Amino acid sequence: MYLRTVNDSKMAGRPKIFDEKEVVEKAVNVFWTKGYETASADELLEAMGIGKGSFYLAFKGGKKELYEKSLRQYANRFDKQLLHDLSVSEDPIQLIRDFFMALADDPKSKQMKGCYIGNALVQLSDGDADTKLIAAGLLASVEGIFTDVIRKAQAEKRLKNKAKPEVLGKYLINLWNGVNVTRRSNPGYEHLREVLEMSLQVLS
Amino acid sequence: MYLRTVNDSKMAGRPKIFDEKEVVEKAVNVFWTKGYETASADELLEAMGIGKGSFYLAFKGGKKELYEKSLRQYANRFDKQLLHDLSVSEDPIQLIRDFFMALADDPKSKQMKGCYIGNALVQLSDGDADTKLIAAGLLASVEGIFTDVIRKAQAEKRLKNKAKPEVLGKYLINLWNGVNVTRRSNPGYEHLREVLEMSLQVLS
DNA sequence: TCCTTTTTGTACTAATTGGTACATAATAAT
DNA sequence: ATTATTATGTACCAATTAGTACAAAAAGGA
Repeated sequence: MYLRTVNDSKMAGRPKIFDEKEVVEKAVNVFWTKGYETASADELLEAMGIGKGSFYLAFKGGKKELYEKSLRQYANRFDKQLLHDLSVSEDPIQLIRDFFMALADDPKSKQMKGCYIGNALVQLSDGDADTKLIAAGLLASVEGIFTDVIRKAQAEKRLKNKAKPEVLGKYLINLWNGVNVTRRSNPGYEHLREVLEMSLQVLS
Repeated sequence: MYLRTVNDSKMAGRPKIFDEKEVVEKAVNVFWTKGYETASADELLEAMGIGKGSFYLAFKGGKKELYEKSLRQYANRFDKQLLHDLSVSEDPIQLIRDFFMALADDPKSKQMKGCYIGNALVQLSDGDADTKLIAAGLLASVEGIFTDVIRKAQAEKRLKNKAKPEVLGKYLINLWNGVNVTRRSNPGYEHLREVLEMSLQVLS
């Protein structure tokens, strides 16, 4: 026995007018710009293009379930993209350097929004400890990817720095978190690039 | 002509039963643990120990004015303390190092709360752009203190690193922002100390 | 066609939100 | 004592919140 989550053509009953992944993606946009608490259910439904009936049938957990699914969906897409880029890269360490340096080139609108997952950590109150834990796990996943790249590069002597890969991985996630807060206060600040270059000295 | 904001003994009328700075300080605690949106007016008044009548008379701008005042009051106290500690220190650079390393020793409860000012940057939605700007300014003030210390230490040859003081100042604020997010996801993580040591290598 | 199943849209609700109105209390000045 | 002034506590309110109830719609299968 398994749960049918989508409306395949052989299923009886009125057909769904929306694709779950697609509407979750639209919810990401609302949550990202407005924050979890500030994004109202009406606003989300409006953006998702569905009514309350459909929504509360598909997302029994309401707003919270939608948010958690949006976190996971966003992070999974992010991880997959990063892993793919790394897999086809000649120089994974350089790719990570470029990845961070690109933060300085983002448009102001993106600079103001921060990291979708990191925002959850800071915006959720103690009452949503479980959701916070999910976000923490998703960030840890990215950290793990960094750590693996570093461990491999050290083994291949492509990275001089001999610090523990776990520490370097956490250092990078910490840098990520920092930049995504710092950018908000002064988007496009000219010194950001130099700060990033200084911070990435450890990757050599 | 000037505005009288406090109830000095020569003023007519019923005397205030509270001190504004004190109740703002209590509001800081609520905002810090619950976040701006999630902290309800009732909850704040309860913690402040005053009724609605008194509150909306003293804080005409309501919850928002209270929050902005709490940000400024917190930051001013922080700045004063830091400047004082620096003024009596034999080795200001070492003081900054200790300041950051102390982040790893905070109790779990404090680790989870983040930076009071940084939280504002991440928690406020676009509708509160003005308040966000205030928070950005307060962080910039701390950054300025760091920058001055670094500039002076370089001039006195007590700091080998010859990078621009402005860049190092922003580097440190960025480190601060990062740690205050990272800690939330894994308070007391054993690698945090090593990450801090790695990050503070630039201060030598 | 008629029954079953699933989705949809709308009307509704109970609770909470930040904020206001206003009568009363407590003080200083006259 | 009376008046002017300021602060307080309480009752109230309009708007918004997330969420529910339910009848109608749209499909497949018999």
